Amino acid sequence: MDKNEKVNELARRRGFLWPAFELYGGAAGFYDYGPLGAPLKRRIEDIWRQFFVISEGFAEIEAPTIGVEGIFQASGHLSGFSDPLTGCKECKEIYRADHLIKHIVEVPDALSNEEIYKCIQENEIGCPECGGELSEVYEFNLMFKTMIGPGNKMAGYLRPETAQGMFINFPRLLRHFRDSLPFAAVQIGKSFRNEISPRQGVIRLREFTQAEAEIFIDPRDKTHPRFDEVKDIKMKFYSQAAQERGEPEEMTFGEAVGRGVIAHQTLAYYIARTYQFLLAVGVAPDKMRFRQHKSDEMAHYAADCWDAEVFLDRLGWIEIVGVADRTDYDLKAHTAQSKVNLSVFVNFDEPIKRQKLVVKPDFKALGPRFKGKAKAVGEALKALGPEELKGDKIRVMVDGETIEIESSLVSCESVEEEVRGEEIVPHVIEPSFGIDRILYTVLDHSYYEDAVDGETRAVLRFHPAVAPIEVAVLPLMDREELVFPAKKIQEELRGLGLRVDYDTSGSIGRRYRRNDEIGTPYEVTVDYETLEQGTVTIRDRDSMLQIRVPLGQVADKLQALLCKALKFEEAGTMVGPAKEE
RNA sequence: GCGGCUGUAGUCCAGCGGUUAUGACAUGGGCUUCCCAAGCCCGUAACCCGGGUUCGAAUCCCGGCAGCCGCACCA
Repeated sequence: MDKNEKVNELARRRGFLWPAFELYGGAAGFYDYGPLGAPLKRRIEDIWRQFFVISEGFAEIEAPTIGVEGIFQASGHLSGFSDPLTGCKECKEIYRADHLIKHIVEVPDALSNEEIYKCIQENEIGCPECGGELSEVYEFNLMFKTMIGPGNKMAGYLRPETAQGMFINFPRLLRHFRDSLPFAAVQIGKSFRNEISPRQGVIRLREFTQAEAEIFIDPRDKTHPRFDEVKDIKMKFYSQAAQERGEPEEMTFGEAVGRGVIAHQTLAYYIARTYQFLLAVGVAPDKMRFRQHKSDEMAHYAADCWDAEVFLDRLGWIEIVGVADRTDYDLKAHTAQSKVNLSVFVNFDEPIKRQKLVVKPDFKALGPRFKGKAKAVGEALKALGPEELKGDKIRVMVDGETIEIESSLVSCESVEEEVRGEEIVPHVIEPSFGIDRILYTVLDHSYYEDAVDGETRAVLRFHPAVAPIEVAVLPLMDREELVFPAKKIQEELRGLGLRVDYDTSGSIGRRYRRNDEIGTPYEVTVDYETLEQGTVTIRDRDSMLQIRVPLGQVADKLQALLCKALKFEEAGTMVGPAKEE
């Protein structure tokens, strides 16, 4: 069994990840988070909130998971996400139908599936592999489609990313942030993609959780006020150039921006924050790198894009986070689709005075002469520059027709106006996290095996901040005199909000192993000395060392240990290794 | 979607046409002043689903579903 299998098996057996719908035969690409997986996920999300909501002052929102058609027309998911496919009836090979007629039709995208199929038949196009007959053209859309309300009037789609929820709320978010840049909104939630063949467990799901931030900034200033805080952090950068050499390059974020490896400070800052977040949840630093998208894999609108990649045994380097400068692409796309202006009015430092030519067509004369066209003629006149307005006759083009107008019918004057600012479409910096992949990475990178007395011990070395169980309270034996004080400790710890497990089954050693396997950082054991001396032992998962602590101090010491305010060896009196007793 | 391999308790596996379906680990109960998966006793627990062949199917055949590996896909 390789490590990947061991981790998957442990995750299933211990209640982290379960294949969904097992009772009914299952469905690929869906997973349940079990009793330990759900809290692990929740705690990872909470740390993300700490980084990207609380620390940055971003706004968390929650938009519907179903979206209406317009959103995905604007985002490009409706056309870009949906491919016409055809298959060879002989060899069963699948092809993009539109690609097969590229040399015949200039814009195959404009054709319906029926038209593409007709074109294939008329031109007697066969299978490129074996020459066999091709099947009818069918649509495969990666978005799940549904109907909103009765009848088939309104189509709905399960969102393929959470990002659009932030973009389409731009006007209200802007108002919430009192009409000024920069600001940002985030969402943690489910997204859906009807993958053709999802595999590799939780790495490619049909329903998955994303945490995305959309940071709206002024495109003219991409520096970041907190960049100093991260500029000295070192990181492995796998830039476009480094990829050509085949070797990532280690440098500080300051250097990376200075040398133009990363496009600008703001992007670099959020890459650095991403790095800190991944470390905080337990991704191993030596199995992590940031890889820049190559120019051909970058979306055409993106100015720069970096993926956080982690190394997983058997799967290799896997993308878990993308940090992109999406420029003004999304807001402009939604403006075009919705006809709503999505820009910010930004004041100049100083109001600017400038001369402006005001053209006033004489509509009293133009109206009767041009009737219905009068408005269009007037608009055309207003758009003219000073040069074109000179002379006795003024020429304008309206609907492809040249029209001559006497200059007496147009008055124009130069006015001084004061301009206080300008309309700006913000650029968007987007860190986008795949929570399920991160959770799997945390499992994989936390998994260790030691040998104890020739036996293999499996341990999940979770950071205390993500551990689904923080403390296990264990009476040495299942006897009333030990059970009673143990239950009191459990109650006290739960009262403080700690995630506590209580277990009396089997031998003490077995319970330690069980807790090692689910990553419980500390165990409190009540033994006969507790009754005589009023102390209990606390065991450290990673070192398997134990200390004795007076009953009254257990809660305080545990809390300090869990937030790493106290070193284990200094938290109590060391107990000799159990073997020597 | 295509091709190859696979599917038996929670886990790993035996059984390869007729068995009360083997075993280990895990798990529940009991005994044992038991600190790193100790021991003893007793229990719970499975043939992926649906068809077919056969007197009889976990076993053979077909289809579905799921997993793994390749191919394709991965906005």
